[in-house]
Amino acid sequence: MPSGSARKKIVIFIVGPTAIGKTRLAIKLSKRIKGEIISADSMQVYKYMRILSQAPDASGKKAVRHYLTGSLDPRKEYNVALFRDKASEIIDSLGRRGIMPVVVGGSGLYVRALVDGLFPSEAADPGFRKKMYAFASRYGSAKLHRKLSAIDPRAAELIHPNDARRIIRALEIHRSAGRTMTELKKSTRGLKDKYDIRIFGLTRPRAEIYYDIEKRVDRMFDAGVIGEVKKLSGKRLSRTAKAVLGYKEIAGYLKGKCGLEAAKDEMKVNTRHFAKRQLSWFRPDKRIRWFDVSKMSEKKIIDRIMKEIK
RNA sequence: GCCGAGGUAGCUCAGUGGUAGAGCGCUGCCCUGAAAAGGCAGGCGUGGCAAGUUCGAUUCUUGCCCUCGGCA
Repeated sequence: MPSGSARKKIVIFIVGPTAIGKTRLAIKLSKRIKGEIISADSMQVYKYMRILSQAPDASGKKAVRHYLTGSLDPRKEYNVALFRDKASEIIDSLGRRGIMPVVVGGSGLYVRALVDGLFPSEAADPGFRKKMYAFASRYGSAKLHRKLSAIDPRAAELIHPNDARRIIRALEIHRSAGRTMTELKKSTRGLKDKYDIRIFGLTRPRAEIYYDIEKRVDRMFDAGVIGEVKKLSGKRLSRTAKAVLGYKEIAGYLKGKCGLEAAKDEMKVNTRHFAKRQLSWFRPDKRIRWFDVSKMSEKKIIDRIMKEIK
């Protein structure tokens, strides 16, 4: 602990793969420390998607104040920068009120953007992107990649020639900022400069995660996801909202493209893939203190976290 | 019981007289304004079982077992 000058305020993070129990644990922990929850989740922000996004229910939100859940209209886009701006604002204001923020989420990028920062850059330019994607599908993304090599060789090295999305974003940044992504990265600043960041990760053996995912998908159907998707499909969903796991699978079933079981199975597979990607995102981050929920009870994990933040 | 088709990767299936391949799954990785998104890499195998022909059989032959369809 730093002595002398005022101690940095603590911000707690709870991360881990989907279906591991982050939401529940965070609510219990927050109740005990009188903290408030900020959701680092690209889907739980949306309204009318509670089942799909597995957002906390009314009783959970009643027990602990939540931010950035169930509030955004699904016709609106959401993205890391928006999240980062809102979340850091909320954290600052909680800090002023002496309330400990508990950031909960499985979106690795969102967590990193908040903790380590985003480099300053302009927002997306849809017109430019549209043109670039058209170019890529006509001449191949490798051709765009060569363009990127010429202006930002370091970025080109890090981005695969097939990864059109990232190539185009790097070009877009250079076009709007007049400086390269590599250059801009140097001025990245995040929450960690101002706060004492404590990241706790929940995990468990892979087979158990997969089993829980299957059970959870089944429960989502029992809870009425199909009805939720039906209602959503009447709206003009934003591209981001549409990407929620289960939407395209169930919408496909509703359109008669596949049977119910096939839709369910596809949703399970895609959710497994998602969990896998989350794990490989978080794994290399040495700041994360991991707890295996198959070996330790929820209560014990909370006790340990409480001890560590004392 | 007879006729036909077929048994090759976890699944669906290609292919070949010189010990095997694709898609999906699975595993690992990358990731900065779409991230529940996007991208990359890796074959993980008792070729149903047994015998025969052959320098060599997953491939050809025979027998057996099993599956599917049709006829009874």
